[in-house]
Amino acid sequence: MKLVNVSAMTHKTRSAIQVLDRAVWLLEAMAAADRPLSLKVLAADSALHPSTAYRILSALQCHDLVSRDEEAHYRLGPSWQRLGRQVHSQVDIRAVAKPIMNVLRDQTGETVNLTAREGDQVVYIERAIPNRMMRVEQVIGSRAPLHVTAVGKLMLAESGAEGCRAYARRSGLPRYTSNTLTTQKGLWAEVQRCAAQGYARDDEEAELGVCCIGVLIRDAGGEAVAGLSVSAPRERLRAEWAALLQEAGRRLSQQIGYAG
Amino acid sequence: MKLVNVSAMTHKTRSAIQVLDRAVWLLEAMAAADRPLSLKVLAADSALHPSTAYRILSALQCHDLVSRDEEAHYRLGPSWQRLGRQVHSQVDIRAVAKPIMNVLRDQTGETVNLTAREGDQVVYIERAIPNRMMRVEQVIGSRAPLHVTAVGKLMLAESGAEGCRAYARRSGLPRYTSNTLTTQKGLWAEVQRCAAQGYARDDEEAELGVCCIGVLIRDAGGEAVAGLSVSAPRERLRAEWAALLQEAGRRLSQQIGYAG
DNA sequence: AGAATTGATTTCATATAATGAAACTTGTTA
DNA sequence: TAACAAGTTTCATTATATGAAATCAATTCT
Repeated sequence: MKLVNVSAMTHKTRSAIQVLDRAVWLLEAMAAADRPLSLKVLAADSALHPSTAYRILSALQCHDLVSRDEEAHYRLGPSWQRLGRQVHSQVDIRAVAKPIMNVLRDQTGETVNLTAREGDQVVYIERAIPNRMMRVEQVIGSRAPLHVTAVGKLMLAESGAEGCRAYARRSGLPRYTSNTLTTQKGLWAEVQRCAAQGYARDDEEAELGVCCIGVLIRDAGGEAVAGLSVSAPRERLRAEWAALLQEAGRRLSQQIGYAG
Repeated sequence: MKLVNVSAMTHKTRSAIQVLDRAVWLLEAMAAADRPLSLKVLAADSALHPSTAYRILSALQCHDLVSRDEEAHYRLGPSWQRLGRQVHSQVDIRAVAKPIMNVLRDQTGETVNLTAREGDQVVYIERAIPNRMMRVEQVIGSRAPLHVTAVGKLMLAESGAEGCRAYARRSGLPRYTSNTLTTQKGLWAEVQRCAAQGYARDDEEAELGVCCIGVLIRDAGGEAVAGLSVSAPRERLRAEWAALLQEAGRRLSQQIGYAG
């Protein structure tokens, strides 16, 4: 048995189990194409012997991971639907977000936070901290009211005018700094503005000297499941970061299944 | 090396490639559970040696088919999202529908059709025909106007009052039998009624003596991509079949990714 | 604190199970 | 009708996945 030239497939991920690698190559090849592919093409694309490709594809077919139409063209099978739906509720946003957050931290040099809404608060569930003397730092697990955080304001936009009004009534919109929005009307106006522009800023609304830019993360159902934000001392915050954040947020949303 | 007792795993699908089977068992085990599972549990559930399970899971992890949280608990990975989205546009409704249609034909003893909208017509794309002397039969590829078929009426409901009105204007609602709906207003009323009850009937509206019950098939995006229907001579059509059809339609929609 | 238990990982000799070549089928082209 | 092309099956060969056992890490118990 001759080993396939390794240099020819350096771009493909390799693990400890050959067949699995090869099976994945075939699956990836099918996913990359937007139409069913013949055995020949599939084998060539994956640098596999047709015989081998055939055996693997047949095995995958047994498990509905691939299906074949009458002309023996292969496509991804229904199992991907079935299992994919399971994943949805299971993906660990924190794990997926971590690398993206690290990049963002290195680009900005500031603290990056991942938050989730919990009742009338946002909870800090993950963070990436820069190596600097002065930095903004939140403890994982700590909370903050919705109306004084960038992500919180975007979350309020999600619950609509009615939800926002209800929140204002329940919480009483307590003042944290001179910049805190404390009127139901003013809050809703700001919240709508944030939602429209796709990101929110918190200008010393929670703590004097601390600013923040945040975006929402959406799951496959379009639901806002988390928020991603950069926090920095006022003088260091750059408006340009909004674009970086929006891009990062988009990527993260996609990775957890958001289509739009 | 001792082979695992075969009788103990007869319920699991087996193919020509052992590792692939085992990998799928592990994936299924993870999908079946609604929370991340430990290696031990996963190995036990799949009747695999922990060592083997570990190696396979590690390999799958390389390809993002599984991910592990910090406590070494395994869950399905982000690749399922990514590839699952690809599938969506690729599933071959005809192939998935065929077995369901066969069951339906056997339950009713009548012809079952799968149709798709194409412009202002429905096209017959697949069928299951009973073995009887007299039966309703459509040629695959043949067409019929929307307003004289059960599925067509449901499709019209999808395009809304405006779309329905536009269709009426374009087509002129030609009369096929004395039962054909030929007024824009009457059609829209019927169409709404059908949509509301979840299925439609065609009572000799296309051809005297021929009746039909139809439902819609939806894809992952909730879009109506096809119709499923039973056609029979008037005296043989049973109203109870509506429930059968609705159930079958639901199953088919789910299989091609519809969540609701 | 130290021992003992449990589970996750790594190592390694072994033989199973995946492999590629070649033969065989089937359907299409010249 | 023959030559061809693509898919499928067979089969001898050995590379490859395997399970036992050893190691490592983290808890729990005494």
